[in-house]
Amino acid sequence: MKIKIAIVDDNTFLISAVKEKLSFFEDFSVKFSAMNGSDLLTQLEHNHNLDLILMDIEMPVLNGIEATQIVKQKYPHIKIIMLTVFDNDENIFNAIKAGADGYLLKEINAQELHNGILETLNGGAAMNPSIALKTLKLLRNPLSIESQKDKEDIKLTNRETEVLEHLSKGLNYIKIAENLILSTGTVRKHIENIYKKLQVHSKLEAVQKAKRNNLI
Amino acid sequence: MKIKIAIVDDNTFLISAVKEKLSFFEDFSVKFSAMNGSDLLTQLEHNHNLDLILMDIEMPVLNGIEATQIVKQKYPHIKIIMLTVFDNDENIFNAIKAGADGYLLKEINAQELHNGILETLNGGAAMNPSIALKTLKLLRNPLSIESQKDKEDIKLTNRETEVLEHLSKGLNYIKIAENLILSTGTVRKHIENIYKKLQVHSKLEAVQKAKRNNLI
DNA sequence: AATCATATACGGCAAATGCCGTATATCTTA
DNA sequence: TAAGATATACGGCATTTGCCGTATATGATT
Repeated sequence: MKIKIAIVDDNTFLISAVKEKLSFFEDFSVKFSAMNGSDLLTQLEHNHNLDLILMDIEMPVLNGIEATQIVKQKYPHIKIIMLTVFDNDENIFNAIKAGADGYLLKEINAQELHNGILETLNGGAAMNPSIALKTLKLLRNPLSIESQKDKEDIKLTNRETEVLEHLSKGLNYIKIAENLILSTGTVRKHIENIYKKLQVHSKLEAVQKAKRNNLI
Repeated sequence: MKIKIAIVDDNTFLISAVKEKLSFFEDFSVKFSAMNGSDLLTQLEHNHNLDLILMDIEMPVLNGIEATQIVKQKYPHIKIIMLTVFDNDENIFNAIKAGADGYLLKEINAQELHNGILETLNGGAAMNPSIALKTLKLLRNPLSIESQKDKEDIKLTNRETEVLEHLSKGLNYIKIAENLILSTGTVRKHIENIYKKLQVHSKLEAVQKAKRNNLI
């Protein structure tokens, strides 16, 4: 028995791309596709004999998060994997709350998509490592789960993030420099830049703002 | 430059098994192993030039969760992947809270362990799908996060608590003194006493410890 | 090839911080 | 009532921190 899959995306080109990826595997059968959440619900009315849905988030009429919530409510047996280009905290958290069983990015290759689907049907959750890390951070910082809306889009470099993590442990310049094998001067410069980006003026404020914005 | 790894497990047979798995890959170098968390900390004192630690949980003297918390505190640059046979919610959640960057099961094969390590060093989180699912569930049910353990019994005076609350907002001595209508000297003395009770040495540490102990 | 972002490093200075005293008034509690 | 805890206040000092420069090397982007 083949695994029955549906694809929901408002971009027909991307639907084709996903179908293409799935076509490599004989154990999959794409039953149908939908242009948005509402369209999906209509089709499910007729036929909900389905194993799994690959769901985009940004869609007109009824978005992927809302659709997921409704589908999970009505047809809990259908697994849902979010398949989207966006990996911002808000989407991830809302998708999980809505009941998604996995969260993958569209850039995924065919083999990994295949694995993710099988793992999900096998009682696991599909997510790539960067998404996994975000869920861990969300778990660590209940604060970051709160008001997601007014979050600014702050971009730190890798090095800055590393330094910030050390800061958050209460380490001073010297210890941070030791751990990262840097001069204290460089560490202090990084911190200076971090302050500017976060618009703060002390270690404490930096750490708090970073946590609220899920940077660490 | 090879990736520098340490293995922590109280079962020497299992250490050998992991080494065996890692030996297939030339980009890895197992720097040392430790029998428990305490042993690990001692060895890190001498050499913390390390990229990643594979950490068991159930160990005598100092278990993997506690060890993770301490290592992450002192050497935040070192990634830690829990590698254990148990995947109960309690362990997973505590490991994440302690700062683990991944959670894998010992039954993992060599190739997947290799991938997980690389993904983790690359800024992702390593976890197998069943663990991933559990983290999703933990995220969905904030209540399940409640169960707390033995917190120390730290007693602050009302005034100290007030000062601590101000501290936690990122205010400096002068602002706190203004708000509480005190001299800065007094505020500083209160903070001194707070530090002694909490056994910390900076504003940041004080706020973090206070939060962990529900003091503010 | 040129520009931009990033990572690295050094120096200086004023302010803030952490830690050590001491001291007094008040309030609890044994 | 006497002892202990608490809140208040002041002075000093070494270190850390926050902020301002400048500068070079590298890698990415255009």
